[in-house]
Amino acid sequence: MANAGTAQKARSSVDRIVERLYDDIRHMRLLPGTRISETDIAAQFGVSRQPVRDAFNRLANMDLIIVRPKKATEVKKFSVAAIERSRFVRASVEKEVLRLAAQRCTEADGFLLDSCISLQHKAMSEGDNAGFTQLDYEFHKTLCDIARVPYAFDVIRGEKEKVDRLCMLQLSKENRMPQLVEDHEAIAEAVKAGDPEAAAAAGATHLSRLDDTIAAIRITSAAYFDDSED
Amino acid sequence: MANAGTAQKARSSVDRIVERLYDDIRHMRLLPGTRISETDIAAQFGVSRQPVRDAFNRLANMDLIIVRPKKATEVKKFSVAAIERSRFVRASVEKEVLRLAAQRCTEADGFLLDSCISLQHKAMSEGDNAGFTQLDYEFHKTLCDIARVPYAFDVIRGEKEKVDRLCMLQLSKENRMPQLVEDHEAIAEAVKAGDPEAAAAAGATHLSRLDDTIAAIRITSAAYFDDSED
DNA sequence: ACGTCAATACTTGTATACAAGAAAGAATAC
DNA sequence: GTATTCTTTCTTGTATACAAGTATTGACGT
Repeated sequence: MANAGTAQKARSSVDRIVERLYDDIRHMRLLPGTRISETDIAAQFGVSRQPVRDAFNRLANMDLIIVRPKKATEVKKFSVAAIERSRFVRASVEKEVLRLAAQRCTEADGFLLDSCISLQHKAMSEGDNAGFTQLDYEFHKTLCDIARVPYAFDVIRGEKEKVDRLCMLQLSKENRMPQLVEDHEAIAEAVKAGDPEAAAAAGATHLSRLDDTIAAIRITSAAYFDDSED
Repeated sequence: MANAGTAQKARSSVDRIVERLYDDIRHMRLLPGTRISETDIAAQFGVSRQPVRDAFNRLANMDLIIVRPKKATEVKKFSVAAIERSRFVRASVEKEVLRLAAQRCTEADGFLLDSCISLQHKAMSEGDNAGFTQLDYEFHKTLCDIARVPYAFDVIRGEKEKVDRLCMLQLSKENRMPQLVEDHEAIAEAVKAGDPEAAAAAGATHLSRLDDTIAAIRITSAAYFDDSED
């Protein structure tokens, strides 16, 4: 979990399997509720059950699959409680980051934010979806840096990834880009102005967009949500 | 060995091993840097290497041990970065909880807080260390309930446990109890008064105590800290 | 046609055996 | 005595075999 993004040199079979399954689950190629078998995956990768078993363990600890004794392992459904928790953590951290950023933003930091946003404008006008996603990450990372809490970005990214899989169900992302850029501009202005509460409020507004999206998906894709608690 | 009198739940070997090792690590019976071998643990539990291997995997995902290919697995040292991150998350979440609690605290909630604190006074005067720890958890859980974000407590408890192992190095905890109760009282007052910022500030003060403790331990027990980054 | 029951297939949990590499210790050369 | 090199041992990674339980499916009786 800690090294989800870093490129490992010596990748074992387990690493490869985890990477592949993680990607499949994240991109909803493996839908929630899908049953996956150790034997099947082992055959697909041409290895024994053992590495697959280890991989399953890792994924289970990431709460991406659920493996019960003597029952078929399956891709975990979305837990409303888990999503709420994750959203709350991200909102709390991000708001704290924005408060700190507003307090500590230097002139140079302000220019940094401006350049981030102009890049976003560029990506938006070009319809560069993937590029925009990357820039979105970088914007939030920049804010963490400005707040002098770079480690906070790890948390934000982690929580973001936890619910990212949901957003794969969303059809059009492009029509939301202008809204997001507007939000970013509001955040940047508040931070540059040194107004912590305004920055936190702008951040809250920004995050609430995702809440709406999730609420909508929850209705359209109810089958992928877990009715019981965890 | 199979069932020592009490009705055992369906705990697998892996569960038992994880539970035991987790407890040993948390209570610093297994010190950071200690090398542990799959074979050894397997022999101790009278099982094969396989369940131990699974247990190691789970613990590695919890960032409690580090297992590298062909190198001895060892109990992970304290990572300054990880501690900072964890502290930041807990502080962010707890402050957000307190803000919400202050906004949403009813009269009945206020009485709840009062009863929590009087129980803490009782445990303190009796020198009931374990009881106080439990009450401390319950106090923070109550605040989450008052804030109408009960799931936030999961996060707080999780982050708390991540650094709890550090506090095992601390000799006397009793002399800190009066300070903690004072903090709790300040928090409760601000929440009952419906003052979000005062509540958040009181919470920040409360958490800063732990930061001081950690800073002290970092010096006295430098050997247990990891110098490199992760 | 439908309900009940049993056998079968498929699931994960565990044990054992072998492979590959790293670290530590012993032996040797200087 | 010291440094270096080689061997030995210990480590985890992987493959295979067996065990135990569940779910499905088929057959059979009503």
